[in-house]
Amino acid sequence: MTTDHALPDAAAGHRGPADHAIRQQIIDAADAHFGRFGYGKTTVADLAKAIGFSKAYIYKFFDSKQAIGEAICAQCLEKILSAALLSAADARSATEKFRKFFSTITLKSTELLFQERLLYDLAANSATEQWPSALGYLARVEETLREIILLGRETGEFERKTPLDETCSAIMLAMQPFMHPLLLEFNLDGLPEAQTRVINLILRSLAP
Amino acid sequence: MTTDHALPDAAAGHRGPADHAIRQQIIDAADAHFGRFGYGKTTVADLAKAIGFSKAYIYKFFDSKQAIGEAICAQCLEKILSAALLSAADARSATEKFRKFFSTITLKSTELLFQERLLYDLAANSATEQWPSALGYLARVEETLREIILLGRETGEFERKTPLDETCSAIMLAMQPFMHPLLLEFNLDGLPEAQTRVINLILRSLAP
DNA sequence: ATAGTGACCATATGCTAATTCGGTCACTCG
DNA sequence: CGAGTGACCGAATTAGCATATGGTCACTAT
Repeated sequence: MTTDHALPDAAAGHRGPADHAIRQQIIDAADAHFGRFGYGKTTVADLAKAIGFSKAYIYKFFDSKQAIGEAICAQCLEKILSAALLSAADARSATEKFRKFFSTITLKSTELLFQERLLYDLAANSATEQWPSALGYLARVEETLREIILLGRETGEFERKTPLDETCSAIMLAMQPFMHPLLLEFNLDGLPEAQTRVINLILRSLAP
Repeated sequence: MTTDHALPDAAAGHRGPADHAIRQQIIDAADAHFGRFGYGKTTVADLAKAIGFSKAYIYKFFDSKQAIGEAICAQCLEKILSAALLSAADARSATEKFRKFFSTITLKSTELLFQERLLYDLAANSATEQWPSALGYLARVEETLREIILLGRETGEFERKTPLDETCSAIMLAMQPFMHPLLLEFNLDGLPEAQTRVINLILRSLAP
């Protein structure tokens, strides 16, 4: 039951048939290996052996090892994002959606940090190196944020004077300490109170 | 005994007479060498040679090479902070003080980044490794922020309901993208508009 | 007692050679 | 023609070692 709504350039770095024959096997093997041994310590020969084919065959499906890393990273980020979307979905007000959306992002990110440290490192690397997977993720977060704010403006919860783009980009920046993997790790102590405080500050700013 | 709360001591890592001509010579030499060759590429033997004494003598004044690095770092951060304090001083309203204080911090930080890249790297390292020099700097920034907010509350510019500590720590976090050296470098594009947007957001939040 | 140091040690750093690894291509096989 | 691969190449990584470096201490000279 994969949601195939608006996959934004998730296929960057892909080659050959987009359909899921061998490609999914590669991704599964990469997920397992990157999670157990780390991105740097697994070779594409390892992945090839895991799926029972030769190394060269991997490159019929992916441009590079980094492309595989991006796919895994995108998968992790997708899990975080979909959990956040789900959490925000069953909130009544825009305010509550806002709170749940961002606190779920942070919650799931810290879960990844503690439970899948090596995958977290991959995501952190993706963020600092501005890989497409991370950029796409941030773009989708901002898009969701925009929808929540628009909703809040319609329902009268939020003020309407400030240009929407300005509000969105400012919030994205202010929330960076809890979204950017490197900063999140840095700000672990004090969670979740610290995040609640920033969210409160932002919501006060959004008040009409 | 020392202070009961763990405020980082500016003289941490110092040895021997606190006020000594040789200490200042060491700091001057370190400032020059770290700025020209970088912290990693200058040896304490280099500093010793620069001031005309033996390497061992350096250790009569500093615990370690890192302690010297912290002193230089503290000096850089002090320059930034004092410029920001000066800029905020001749502002009439708390709102204006807030704007000038933080935009000067960012301005001076980026100046350091472009003009003294090697010293900036030292400061960045200090921040990520949470050296006392960086912690003390952040503590002083937050202290100044608290004073500005208190002023604004007295003059009626800012709201008074939210607990002061909560407001301060939330603002410190929200401004991290423009204060933390690693994030600042990451967010260089879009400055200064991006910062203005976040400052606007925060000021809207502070409105009564 | 104070100012200052050479000799010394353990660890970190730089360097070179050997190996591994990412990536490609001509090629086979069915 | 398409699925699949062994052999190959240059760049990157590792291993091992020589050297440099951070840091200490007993010591001298004043």
